[in-house]
Amino acid sequence: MTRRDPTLEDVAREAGVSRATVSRVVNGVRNVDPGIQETVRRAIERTGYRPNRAARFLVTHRTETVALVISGTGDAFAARVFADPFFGRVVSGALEYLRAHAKHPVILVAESVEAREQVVDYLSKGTADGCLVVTMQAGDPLPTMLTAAKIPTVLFGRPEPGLAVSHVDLAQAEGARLAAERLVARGCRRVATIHGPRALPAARDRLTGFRAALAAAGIADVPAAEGTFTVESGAAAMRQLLAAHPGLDGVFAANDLMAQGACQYLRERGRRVPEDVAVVGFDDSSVAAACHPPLTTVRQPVERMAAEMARLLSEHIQGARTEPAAVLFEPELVVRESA
Amino acid sequence: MTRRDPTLEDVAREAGVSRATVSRVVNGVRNVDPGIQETVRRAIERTGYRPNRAARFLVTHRTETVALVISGTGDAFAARVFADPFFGRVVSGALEYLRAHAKHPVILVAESVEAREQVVDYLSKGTADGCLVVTMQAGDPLPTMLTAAKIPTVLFGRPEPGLAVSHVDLAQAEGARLAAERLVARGCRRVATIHGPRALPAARDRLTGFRAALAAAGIADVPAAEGTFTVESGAAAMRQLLAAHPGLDGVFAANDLMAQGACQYLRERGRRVPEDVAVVGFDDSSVAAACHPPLTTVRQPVERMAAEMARLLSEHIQGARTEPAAVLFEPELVVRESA
DNA sequence: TTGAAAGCGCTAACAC
DNA sequence: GTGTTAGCGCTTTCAA
Repeated sequence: MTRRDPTLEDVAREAGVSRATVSRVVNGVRNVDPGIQETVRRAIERTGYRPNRAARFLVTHRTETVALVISGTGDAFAARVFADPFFGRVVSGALEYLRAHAKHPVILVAESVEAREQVVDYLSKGTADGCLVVTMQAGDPLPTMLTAAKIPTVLFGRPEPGLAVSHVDLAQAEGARLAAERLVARGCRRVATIHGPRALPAARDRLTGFRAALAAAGIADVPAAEGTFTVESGAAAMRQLLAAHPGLDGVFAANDLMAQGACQYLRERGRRVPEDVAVVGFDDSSVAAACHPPLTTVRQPVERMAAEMARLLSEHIQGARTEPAAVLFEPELVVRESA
Repeated sequence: MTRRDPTLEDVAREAGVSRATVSRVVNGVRNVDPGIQETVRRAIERTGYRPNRAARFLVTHRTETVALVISGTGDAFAARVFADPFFGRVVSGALEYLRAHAKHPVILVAESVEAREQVVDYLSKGTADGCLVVTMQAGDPLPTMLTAAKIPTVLFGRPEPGLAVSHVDLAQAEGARLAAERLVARGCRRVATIHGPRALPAARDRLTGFRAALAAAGIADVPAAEGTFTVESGAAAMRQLLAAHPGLDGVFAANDLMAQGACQYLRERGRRVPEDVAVVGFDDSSVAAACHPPLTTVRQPVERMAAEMARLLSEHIQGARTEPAAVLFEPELVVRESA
């Protein structure tokens, strides 16, 4: 019943040539007579031959596959990832680049400690040539594990201090400055911020960058509340902030989802956005435009960043680059209605 | 510099036994002296050996990997997928089952026609033992391509007529009936619905099921508008509906995202939910509870359904099941505030 | 330009 | 209970 899949051998027999010749045609090596090339191509067609990836890997040590690893832990991590449009942009950007460069993209989710081990194990031997990783967890050990296993890796966001690995990042402080200046320009003077988990470098940078920019504008005291990058946590942080500082007239949230939560809560409490309280988000993810009111936000060119990760990884895989590289992107203020 | 990875041979030499013995230990085959077993285990430890997946596949034709394919097309498909919590639940459910059964889960995105080809190609030869597919596109050719390529496949949702492939599904009409009855019980008499793309079986079933249930309650005329399962499309459909039927007092949206959009639009137009217009969603995805007001919705046990898909697939892979199977799940009404 | 043959790392008969 | 050996399907010298 399960007729064996056709192999190179079968195609060779069918075409009346040797395995080696068929292999050359399949891999587009020159030095093959155009006539024979045609014959072989037809034989491939007729037999429905497809190269066996495993057999090929065994000799080339190449899979032409790149893994995109999404790492983090906590309750319903997978579910949370799929509720954050940010990841969609990362995936889009990486996918587009990889497809255009004939690499197979696969997405791996490392949602627990064991899952992380499994992912490393999986990647260690013949599954992908390298991986792109984006982690949502502070102090995530995955990048270290990956480099220890000598798996070519590129990170979204800078690594923990002490770990040398290629990555792309956004000029976070610069983005926070853009937000601060917008708020100040609008006339806000009683400004607060909803920041992400302090252990995350990006979150920390946005917080300190925001405060620094405000200090430069003469606003020294900036209340802050921590969220977890979800809509609910944004609303909760807004509640805290508003309770402690009812006179607030401006808020900077470290991502759009939290900004959305903040807007929701503000409106519930009868505050108009932006008339009473101006709100600036971060990312310019798909929710930003769909939000009520549409969010003024700091745009992060996520798709381009993801594509750059893939490009960097390709260089590492090809051996064209041996030293870790860091590529920094510039943020941009997108003005809509919330501030 | 790149010292060759240790192989079975290396471990064997280190342990002073044959390759076969090491292989037995690695694969947990009985008939190995406990003492030797220990020796080998230590040798593995010392050498840092990890089985080469490709080499193993070449002889066993097993990868212990299962692919979860998310298929669909259209603008920014990847981005849309990652904005719909529904997929997060599918992924969660599948991941949990697969991890528990020592299968490696990988996610593949088939976001375009070529991507679909690539995915089939990728799966055809030595990447995964089978795949779970969830498609958001009417008439998606992927399931047919997959079965034609003899790749063990299980679908989320019933296949196109004429295609025999294992799948899990929800009793859609039953779910729609639950929604209809809730609306009627609340006293709604001028009821409309926002349905999904008609070409999708699930969307069709919800629409006809809803109308049938309403007809049974004496409501024969049910205006309908089509959406695409996104928040924006839900708002747009609501606008149409409200323009044509200002007296509406109840709406059933075929998923929570569209229900959310509908609520947003209704509130913009000054309609209170549920006092003026009651709204029922579908899925009970994470947005349902976070919505304003929290959504009354028809719960689909997505995680359990995804786990069942994985179980079914395992049976197919093991050869324990040769005929396609269909497993039907029952929906459940979750009452919150919107209706 | 083409073919023969070695070998990638592993499992599974089969023999001992 | 353990070792020997024959491939799995492919690429890649090396000769011709």
